[in-house]
Amino acid sequence: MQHQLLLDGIAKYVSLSADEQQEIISRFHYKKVKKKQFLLETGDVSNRSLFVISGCLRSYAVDKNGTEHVLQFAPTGWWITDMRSYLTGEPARLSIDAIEETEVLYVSKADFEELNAHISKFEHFNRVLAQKALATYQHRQIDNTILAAMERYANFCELYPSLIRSLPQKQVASYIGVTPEFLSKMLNTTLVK
Amino acid sequence: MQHQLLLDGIAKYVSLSADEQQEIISRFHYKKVKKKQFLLETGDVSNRSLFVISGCLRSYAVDKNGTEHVLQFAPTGWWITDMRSYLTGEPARLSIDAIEETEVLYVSKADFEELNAHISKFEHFNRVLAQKALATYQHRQIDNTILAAMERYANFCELYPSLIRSLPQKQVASYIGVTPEFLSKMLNTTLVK
DNA sequence: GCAAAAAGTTAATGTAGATTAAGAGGAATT
DNA sequence: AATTCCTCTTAATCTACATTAACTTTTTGC
Repeated sequence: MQHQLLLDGIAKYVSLSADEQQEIISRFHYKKVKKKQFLLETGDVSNRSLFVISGCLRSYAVDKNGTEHVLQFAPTGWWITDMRSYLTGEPARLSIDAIEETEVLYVSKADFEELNAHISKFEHFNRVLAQKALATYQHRQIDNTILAAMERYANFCELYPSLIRSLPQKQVASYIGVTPEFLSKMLNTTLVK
Repeated sequence: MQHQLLLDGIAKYVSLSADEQQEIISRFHYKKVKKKQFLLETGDVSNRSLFVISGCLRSYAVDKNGTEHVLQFAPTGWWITDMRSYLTGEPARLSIDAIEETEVLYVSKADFEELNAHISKFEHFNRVLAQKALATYQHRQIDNTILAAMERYANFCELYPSLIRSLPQKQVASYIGVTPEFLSKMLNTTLVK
């Protein structure tokens, strides 16, 4: 079932009745996108929150030179959105596209708010999820100011062992905040062959 | 009243009954700390979430050279904690201390969870607050990889006009991620006198 | 199965910001 | 009122990483 992974994810934090599960499922919509296809483009309003059921998405911003900088990867079981745009209705600064063929479930903001209002366990889940994500960003911020590029790379490998294998190196470079040239040099200079 | 500012902050998002207000207040404790006094030290478990009612706190981490890196300032009306340690019970990576004499309200994690379980409006408030904070960290992450130091400084001035006046310049330098020497040079070279 | 595009490599050169050091003005503690 | 500490400044030197460019290898689309 398309919605099973979503329900499983929620079930790790709260136990929903069959009715509640049904109500939640009814608000989520399925979409399949091909590699490189966009789910959000800079300047548009992010009116969806996305949950990945297969494949992998990324969010990124573009600097004044046109270089892309990856904020987040979202493999199976992850959530992704431009949170500011989603909350405020401002145009998004991030773009979200597919790294490979990907299946997602999405909720509109209106439906998401209604679910939170109707099902307190769902709101509890989202509160905890947002706090966990917040903790992650707090520590990533610290890591980025304190650690050198090689240590950030090591962190990435530890945190996303599956992605290291499947992702082009230049995407990893973009996430950890260095150029692909520098990452290549770093890996081929540092490691013993 | 000591708790008024807290209730006002919550009231911007949800309207609580007098009973609910009372229940919330009963779980928050008052504490006054002097300049440089700690509210959390690296290695301890962050078992409190802090709300500032006067003065200003900061959270920071220390690198291998002993240099402090500020993650967040919390002036009047702001929340601050080491979210990961608070959620998981792991030892904190952040320290929190007072930049000036400061009054805070704090809740233990157990009380915070009980309040969320009893008062659904409180949990709604916290869900929204966590999502807003998340949006802020997402964009700060992007800013830090895309913008040069001068632009990050300009952002800071816009975002915290009150702090710019009251904070020692080296604290601002630490927040935007440069050395005090470099910030000084940058400001005195760039500006027309 | 082939052409074209994308990804990875190597190396020379460039630069934003760090480090070190030393001095000057301010503010806090006695 | 003096002492101590903290903050800010200036300047020389240093370094992690960026940029540019040219080349090779791998992947993708038709």
